Amino acid sequence: MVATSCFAEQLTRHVPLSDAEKTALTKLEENPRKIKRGAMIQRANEPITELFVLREGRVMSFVILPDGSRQILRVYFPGDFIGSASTIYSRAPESLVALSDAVVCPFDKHALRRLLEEHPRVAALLFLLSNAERVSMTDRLASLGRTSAKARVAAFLLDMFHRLRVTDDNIKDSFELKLTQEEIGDSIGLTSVHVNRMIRQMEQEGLISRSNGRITLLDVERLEDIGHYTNRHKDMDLDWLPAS
Amino acid sequence: MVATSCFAEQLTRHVPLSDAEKTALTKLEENPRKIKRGAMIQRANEPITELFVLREGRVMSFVILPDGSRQILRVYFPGDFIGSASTIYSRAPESLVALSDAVVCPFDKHALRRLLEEHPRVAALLFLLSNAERVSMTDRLASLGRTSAKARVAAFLLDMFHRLRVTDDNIKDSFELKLTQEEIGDSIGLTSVHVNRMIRQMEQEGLISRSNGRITLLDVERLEDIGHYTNRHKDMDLDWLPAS
DNA sequence: CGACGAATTGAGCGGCATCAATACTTGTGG
DNA sequence: CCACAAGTATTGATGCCGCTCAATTCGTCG
Repeated sequence: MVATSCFAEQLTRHVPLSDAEKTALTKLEENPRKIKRGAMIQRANEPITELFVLREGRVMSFVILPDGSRQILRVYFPGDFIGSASTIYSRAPESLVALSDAVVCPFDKHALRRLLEEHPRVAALLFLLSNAERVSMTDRLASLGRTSAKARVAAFLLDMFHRLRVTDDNIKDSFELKLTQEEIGDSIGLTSVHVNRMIRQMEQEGLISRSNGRITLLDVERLEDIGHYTNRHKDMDLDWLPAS
Repeated sequence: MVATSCFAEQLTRHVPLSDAEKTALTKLEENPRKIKRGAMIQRANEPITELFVLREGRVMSFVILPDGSRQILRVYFPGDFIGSASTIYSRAPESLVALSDAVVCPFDKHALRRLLEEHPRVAALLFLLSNAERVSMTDRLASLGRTSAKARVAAFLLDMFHRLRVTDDNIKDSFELKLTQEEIGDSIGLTSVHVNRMIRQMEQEGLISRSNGRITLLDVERLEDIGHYTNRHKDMDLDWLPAS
């Protein structure tokens, strides 16, 4: 097999794709670009016409508020479709920075247009995945709006854990977070100091353990309880989609 | 003109539609259903296969956490497309309740499938609008995660204001919120008590004024500053979409 | 007029922020 | 391979924003 499309691979986890569709998706990834850890891929408020497929590494999207504080909006993993905001806005609503060395595949939004025109079923699928991301956002909204610091940390860890598991079957109960405590805090609306206290507390309570950057979830059930977490990946149902 | 489609009308604000497309969209609204204020349209965790177009009134989506607290996820206005989560999940991730007497047009997700198959351009458009809603969610995420109570109230009022203005040209500087202070609080992660204090304070500072349920924004510019609000409606750009 | 939900106001408290100091880790150049 | 620098983690002390509890007042609808 030649250069598989990372993105097609992601999509086929949900719905089988035709060869033509796979080929079209692979075309989006014709221009891989290596990105150094910490490098900015897109800067908020600057004009944009590009979208990305993330092939390797991790990327985050965030905004900086006028007082200098940062809200991390989402952490992206390989196979994710990044920067879909540029489909509607002429200026980037959010910044994109690589959390680790990464490989992204940029493509012009006109390439997306062609894809949508020629492969309506892919268009429908993108619509659905966009909805899934929206639901994921609402979960975080409820977490930030209505739960305690400890609950947010628990929910955040579980979210990362389950999202990583979707593409990586090796993960059993531990994973590399690759985020500083400050970054965790900026994701869930806390200071790094308080994130530290919460993590430390959860460690003492035997909920998690750490070594190097690796986090092990020792009691997923109790964590889900503390974080009011619901795993949405389970009851996805895309069978009603147009057949290929 | 016969029964215009509320939804088609909303879409044409962004991109011109062909007659065939309009007709197809109108079909989604063939079964209007009247809903009483406070009535539940969809209950979280129950099986769903229906989506809705909101034709009249206001509807909110929300979740209830195990401790009984509520997070309101979004307030919907006429012309909005509701319940798109049911395109991916077999069980509703969120509840839907009418905030006022309302008219919704339910349709089966298989009707949506047919629409997506037969009108790929509409599929693309739905994808884009879903992205817009996602961006709107990220704005609220930053608001909840990183701003003060006062800032959240300001941002919330501005958001309602600008969204209402999209469809109602009569609105100049005042509007009917039709939400209790408790509901505002549940939207932005505050208690009704504190929402009251903030509103009251903003009133004293001459930022807003109230009479009955009507809110008047006296100093939009300063409100935008306080709320760190950015009006996204301005720089939408959908011109690159497939031509009809 | 009575009743119930919503708004308003006060008192007191607690969770998380802020500020600050110290340890640890990692990468870099000599 | 060591030494330093810079970033990250950890811990303590203190303070404030927004929550909780509670008591009126206001508004609206039957």
